[in-house]
Formats: sequence, C-alpha cells, structure tokens
Amino acid sequence: MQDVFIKDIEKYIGQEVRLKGWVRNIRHSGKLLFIILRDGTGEVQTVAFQPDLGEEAFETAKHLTLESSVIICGIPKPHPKQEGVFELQVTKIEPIQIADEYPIGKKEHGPDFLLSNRHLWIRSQKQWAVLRIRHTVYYAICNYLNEHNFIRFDSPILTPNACEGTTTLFELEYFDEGKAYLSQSGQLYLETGIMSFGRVYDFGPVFRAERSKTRKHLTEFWMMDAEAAFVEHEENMQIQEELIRYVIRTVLAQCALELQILERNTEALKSADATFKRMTHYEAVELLRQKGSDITHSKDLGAQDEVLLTEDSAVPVFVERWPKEIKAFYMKRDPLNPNLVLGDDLIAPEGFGELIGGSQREDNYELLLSRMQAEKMPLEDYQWFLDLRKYGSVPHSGFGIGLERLVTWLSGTPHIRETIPFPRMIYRIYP
RNA sequence: UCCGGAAUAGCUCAGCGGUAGAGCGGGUGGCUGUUAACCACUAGGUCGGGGGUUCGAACCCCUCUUCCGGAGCCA
Repeated sequence: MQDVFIKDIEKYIGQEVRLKGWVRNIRHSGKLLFIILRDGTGEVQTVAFQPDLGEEAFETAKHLTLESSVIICGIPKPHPKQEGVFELQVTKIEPIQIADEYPIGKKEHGPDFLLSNRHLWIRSQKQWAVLRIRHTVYYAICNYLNEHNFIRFDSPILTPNACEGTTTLFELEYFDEGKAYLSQSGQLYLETGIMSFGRVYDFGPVFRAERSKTRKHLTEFWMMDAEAAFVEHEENMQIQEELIRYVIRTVLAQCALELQILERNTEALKSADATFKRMTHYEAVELLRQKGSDITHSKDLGAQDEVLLTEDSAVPVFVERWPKEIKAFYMKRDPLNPNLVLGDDLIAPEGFGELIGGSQREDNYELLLSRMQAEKMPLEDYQWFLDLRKYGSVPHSGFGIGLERLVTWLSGTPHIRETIPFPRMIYRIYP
C-alpha cells in the first residue's frame, strides 16, 4: 500500500492508500465516524463505517482525541456533498499516540493563552497558512536577488558596536574583549561585500531592544539587507519596486489556498502589483498637512501619517529625499539640496506602514567622517567602514526589508507576532 | 517610557452589593453523512495577590502583579 500526502490524495481515487498525521477534529454518529486528518500538506475528512472496521477497532477509533497521531488507511473518493472535495473511505485506523486533553479548543482563544501555547498554536490552520506564506516570501526574495546577480554575504550577529547609534541594543559580555552587541542590521558589513562581489545581500535575525509595544514590532525579527555597487538612488528604488512586485506575484501564484484560509483580499494584492507611487518627503508633508496632520517639514512620519499617505493608494508609496537630521549618518547628501539625503522609505497600502528603508550611501570620505564626528560616533570602532571610502570608493546604494512586516501585509495578518514561529516581544520570551 | 483597558471553571465570557453561571473542552450514554455536528446526563471554582469600606464584596476603594491595545522609536 502506498504512503501519500493529503495534498496528493485526488491522484489516488479508488486505490487504497495510507495517510499519516494528526486528528484535527473527530465526530461520530452511531455507526459512522468522521475524523478530520491533517498531515502538514493539507487536511481531509476520513469516514469510517463500523461494519467495515469491526466493532472493536471502531470503538477504539471513537476514543481518539484531538491531535492524536494516527495512521489511517482507506480509499479516496469524491465528497458526496461538496464539489471538488475528496474524502477517505477508511479501511484501517492505527493510533500512534493518544493525545492528552488538547489545550487549544475549537472555540476562540485570547492572544495571551495562544502565545503561551505557541508550540501548539502553530498547528492551527491559520498559523499554518501564515507560516507557509512566510516560507514563500523568504524564498521569493532570495530567488529574485539570486537571479539579479546578488551574492549572499552573511553579516555577523555578534558585533562590537551599533550600526545606527540611536536605537537600543542587546548587550552581552564577550570574553576579555568587553561588551558585544546583537546586530540590529548587517548593512555596514554588506558595504564591504560590494567591493568584492558588486552586489550582495544578507538575510537573518536582527535584534532591537526597544521597548516598542505595537502590532508592528518584534525584538527579534528577520531582515534582508541588499547592497549594490554603482547603483544610485533612482535605480535603488527600481530594484526595491521590482523585488516587492515579484514577491506579490509569487505569493498570489503559490499561496492561493493559504490566502483563502486567511480570508485575505487578493484583489487588493493584485492591484498593488502596479507602478508604485513616489513623492518626496517635502511633498508628503504638504499632502499630510492638507489632510489634517500636524507633521512639519523637519519631522519623521508618524504611524497615523503613514496611514493617511496611503489611504487613497492601491500601490505602495515611496517617500524619498528626507531631511538629513532625521535619517542615518551614512546616507548620501542630495546633490540638489544639501539639507536632504537620498533615502527612501516604502510604505505599504491598507494601513500597514513601512516595509523598506533604503538609501544611496555617502561615498565621500570627508563628508562621511564629518557626519560621524557630528554624531559623536566612536570613530575607532568604524575605521574599517571609513576605509571603504579610501580604497576604490564607488557610488552605491542598498535597502533593508523586514520579513515579518512584509508577510504581515501580504497575508493580511492583524499582528506581526503571528508571522514568525516564536515571536520575541518585550513581555514574552516563552516558549 | 507614556496613555488607556482587562484579570471569574482547562478555554472564551456573562454576572457589577444579597446562595458562583453559560457555551466549548473532559467523562458516560444515544444517533448511518457529520461539517466549530447534535441530544441527554455528569465532573469541574480560595472570582489574579494583599489590604480596606460594609451586617454582607466576584462586584465599591487603595496597592501590587500579569497581560492586552495604542503612542514614541523603527523594519
């Protein structure tokens, strides 16, 4: 008898097969027993009839509990009531382990309880769907970059100092070398890579010890940083746009079932795959003030501003050319206006907020040095970074994507904590 | 860190000054097509901790703890 995955079951109509999985739900009605079985690839209703199974086996099967592991043999056939759906006519049920009373019931639960049971919650249908979309987004990003001459160049997680001095870092003792920190971005290291490979990216966990407590923040999240030599501001935004649109198309093509389970509005996603809007920070502020925001030209966008800015837009919006005071030291000065830098933020529509932060980098040694001095950065820790401007400096640009932010938007998940297997937040480290 | 809110059965919640409740989940029984199945019976509680007001507190007040939502910061 052949072992098959549930997703392939319709290829075996009328032929006895063996499924291995877990009991999602169980019901019985006299001599009939319905077990909803899931195996990681999908789920299927199995139907057992007492005379087919024998009285003893039937009684045993009736006492299977939610999430018990089980091997079920049977014959796939069309569902008598549902068009295009298949079920399994059971010939044999072999329990592997009878599960204890399962904590996650069939009615709704609160977030605290679910997060405390995250190790079990991931079995639920919606969590399964979100995490499969995460998998698809991850590979889509890598595929795009691999096909566009980017080389994977992993940056270190243990670092001697901050990449951007403003945010809080997780600190630890590093033998006799003093303090070390968990990386909050691999970007500066990536800039070394482009001088060897031209285009590079990294993809891994980064850490922010900010006491952020919103639906958009995790203390540990996965970030893809890309960096490219000889790419200037305009081309940088083109790459970001192409990449995001490629990811949208891939998710729509490969995750139809997952999006359906999550009740994601796929029309909104389809219409986001069109030319992105662009505006300068100055233009964005003008527009926002018309809409009633109290933002000024020297301020960063607030959460409400990001919503206002995209409320009439089906596509993501680039905000570019920012005041240098509110952006990082490494961003290149705008040749048209020395008070601005060539940075861009990409804001997703539907109120989801920032997806990408990118910029052309300052490639002039003197300008970079003076900017670092102005920010009172410890220059001795950054000699290697400054060296890049002394040995064959070139114009270059890069950007970073928060994987979970992107997955949150694409999947339509209300909170970022569901888009990573084990979320780390300021009040939660278990499980 | 700041501003709101919540904590009652394993879970989700109702009860808001006078004997602690429901649905789900568990157990037992019934039913040959169920779809978060249904029906009957059944077990299950120091009402988050501490203090106070009151004849009487799950309920009112103070305090602590834990969590949730939002802001700022950012991806």
